[in-house]
Amino acid sequence: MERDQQPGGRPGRRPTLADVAAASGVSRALASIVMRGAEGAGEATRERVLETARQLGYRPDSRARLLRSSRTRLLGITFTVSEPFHGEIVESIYAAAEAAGFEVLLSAVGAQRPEARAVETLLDAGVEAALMISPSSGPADLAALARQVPVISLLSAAVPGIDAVRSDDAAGIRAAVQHLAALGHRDIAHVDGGDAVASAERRAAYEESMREAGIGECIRILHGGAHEADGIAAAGELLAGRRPTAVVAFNDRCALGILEAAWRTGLRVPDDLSVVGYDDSQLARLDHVRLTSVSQDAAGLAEAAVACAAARIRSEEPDGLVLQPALVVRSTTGTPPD
Amino acid sequence: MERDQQPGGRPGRRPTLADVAAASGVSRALASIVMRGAEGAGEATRERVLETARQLGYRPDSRARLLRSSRTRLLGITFTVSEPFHGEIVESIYAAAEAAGFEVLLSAVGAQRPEARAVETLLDAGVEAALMISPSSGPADLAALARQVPVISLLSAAVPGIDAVRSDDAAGIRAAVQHLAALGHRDIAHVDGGDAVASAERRAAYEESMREAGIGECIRILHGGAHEADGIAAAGELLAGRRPTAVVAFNDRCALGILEAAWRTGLRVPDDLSVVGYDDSQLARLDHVRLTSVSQDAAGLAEAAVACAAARIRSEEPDGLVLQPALVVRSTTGTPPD
DNA sequence: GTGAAAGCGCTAACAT
DNA sequence: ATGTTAGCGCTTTCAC
Repeated sequence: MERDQQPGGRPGRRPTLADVAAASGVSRALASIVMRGAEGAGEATRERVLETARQLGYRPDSRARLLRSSRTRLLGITFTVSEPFHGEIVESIYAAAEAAGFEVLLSAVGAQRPEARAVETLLDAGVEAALMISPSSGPADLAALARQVPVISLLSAAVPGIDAVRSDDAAGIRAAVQHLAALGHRDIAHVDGGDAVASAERRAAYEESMREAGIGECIRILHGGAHEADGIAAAGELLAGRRPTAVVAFNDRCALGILEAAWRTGLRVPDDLSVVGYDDSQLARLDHVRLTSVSQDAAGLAEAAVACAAARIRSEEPDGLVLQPALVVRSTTGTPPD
Repeated sequence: MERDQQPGGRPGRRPTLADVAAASGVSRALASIVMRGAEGAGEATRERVLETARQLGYRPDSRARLLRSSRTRLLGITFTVSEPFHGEIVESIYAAAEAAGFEVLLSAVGAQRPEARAVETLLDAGVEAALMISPSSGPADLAALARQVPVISLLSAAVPGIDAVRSDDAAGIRAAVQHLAALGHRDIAHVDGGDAVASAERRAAYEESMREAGIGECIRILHGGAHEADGIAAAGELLAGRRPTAVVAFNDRCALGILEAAWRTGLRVPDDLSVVGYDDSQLARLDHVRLTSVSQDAAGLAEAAVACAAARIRSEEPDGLVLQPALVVRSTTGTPPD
């Protein structure tokens, strides 16, 4: 299979569109039409060109394509490389973008690499929109950015002028409480997120859904936080004295802390205590954890974000920016003791 | 700060090098020289051009630059988005690449997106080398790829014709055993990785370092695996009957399974049992785990990989492809009981 | 249906 | 030290 040197081709170089055109006896323009599947080429020609392209091992040069075409069909993503959930969304964005006819350009944010830099890279590469997962830039910076290109933020609260795709936190908490109530729980406590951003909203949703379930008098909120240690600390107070039969935690890491504390205390989960997390992270799915958790639906968020970007690029108004989370029931919830 | 319309500039468009050149009264070529810091421009001119560029908000268009220059100074990375350790390496690669004067292009591999596709994207974008983190492609595919561009694999065993940057597994295991032996442990068991790739090498290293430490008669190997469940299963056997005082696990997830089992059994770690993991993953660093683990030194691997790529691009032979891992001592190891 | 010509924004020889 | 001249590989009118 020696084909490093096609007839007329220059040695050692990647074949170009011109090579394909020459080899199949058409003009570059026509070859271009065929390669990108545009209309304006006869069936016979199309087949012939495609066949030579294949034989030559031709692949379009994305740099040249991007440079020339006004529509780059390129979607830029900023994400934090150390956030597992960002990874899930990124993966789903690839699928959604492909379906919508877009290419994806990734730009990681990290300790070494501020978000501003990550975004600049995307802009310089000619993306038509920037999807920013949990953007850390301030509203002013985002607004400035949004003047250059449509910006869609994921997982963050709305900022004026920026489309925000996120999931309905209140609905997620409600689903958790309703699930527990349906199992027969009445003593359902909430370990909140402390100072974390979404904490207040989730706390309010907990109170409201407890009342909706007719067990408003059982409301019990403990100060928690976003990490395992917070869950462990809260569990100390929670498991001493009158113990609830179920806990809704601020997030999975907090829930994991509660689980750890419960296990060490000798409590059986879910027989003695049911625990629900939030995020449906990798942690929740670990074989030995199998935590019931509220899933933010990475695929749904990704699709909505891509659809939103596509709409903005077409200068249309997007919609469907708020996704409904779903409760994923695993092994940490069951009927209450007795 | 209205500067959407600079004099002579076209409305709503990003300023180009031509705009900068015109506005500062020099030729495009000279402006180009200044912008990329090449030599051949007077100090005064340089300042003036730079100043107008700043005023205009000019940023070079990377597509055009990439297209034109033979040296794209672009490094392509394939990584798996769901692997936390890959993320760490990616972050370090950014830093290393910048120091070496390279840009980084990320291409994610996932369930939706096979590695072959991820690599093609990189090639089409004109990368000068491909760094593949834990490549999943077969030797034949890798070899074919390596004929087009230098390929450096990270974290994987060497393949003929491909440079492999990895860490010295045997040394890592040895460090773990020596650490435990130094603490006074003699009964050090090993829960291996089952069928996992690196399992055999680590198992052999365990045996050898046990003998080196003069406790060859205490060698005890249990069948494990790469996941929590494997650790839990192995722990069942391990903790019944004559219990070792310490365990070296195949990796962090396996170690976590052992920890869980120990906690549930009521054992105190490290008072009753010391546990060492491998990978120094996020899991190991969780507040409530604080697992002593062998760190693969993401930064070192990243630097070595970038240096290797740079060498290959210059048609030189790389070296320093095998990194020494380091033991990170946390809270799961201590002196043996009694 | 097909081809000729004109660039996209930039860099790199080659003049001056 | 500065400017001129060609393109990189591709897409996109616009003729035929």
